[in-house]
Amino acid sequence: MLTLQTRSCLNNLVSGNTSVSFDEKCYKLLSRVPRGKVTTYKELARAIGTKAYRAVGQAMNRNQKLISIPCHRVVKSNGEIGGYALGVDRKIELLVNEGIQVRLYKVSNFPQAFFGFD
DNA sequence: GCTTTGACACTAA
DNA sequence: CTTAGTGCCAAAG
Repeated sequence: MLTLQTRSCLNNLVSGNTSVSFDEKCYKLLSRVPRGKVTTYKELARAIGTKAYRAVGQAMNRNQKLISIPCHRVVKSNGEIGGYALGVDRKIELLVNEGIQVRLYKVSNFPQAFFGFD
């Protein structure tokens, strides 16, 4: 059985391209976001060098099943919570659990909690 | 290959 | 503050 993760690796091998898939770039960056901090779909896209904000979200959705990446630390650029494969309520629970302030489906201390890739 | 699908972003009203 | 419309672009179908 092939996971989505191994699939993209195999694709790279077969096609001979050493480039990392879009998804992997997302996970790689996201792994740098520490507990108690959040980043955004936009920021991830920017760091990768694209404007595919929406594709970033889809990348999260595809792999959270298989990869232990803090997908819950990715929120919207305006501080709203955004989505989560296991339900937004669960996402909020995880965020609050690491000290992030959430009120009415928004990160209230967003500027302070924001983690950028620079 | 072309079309659809989104865990988004941004502007205008 | 909300709603509607438009733009984005990688992956999946």
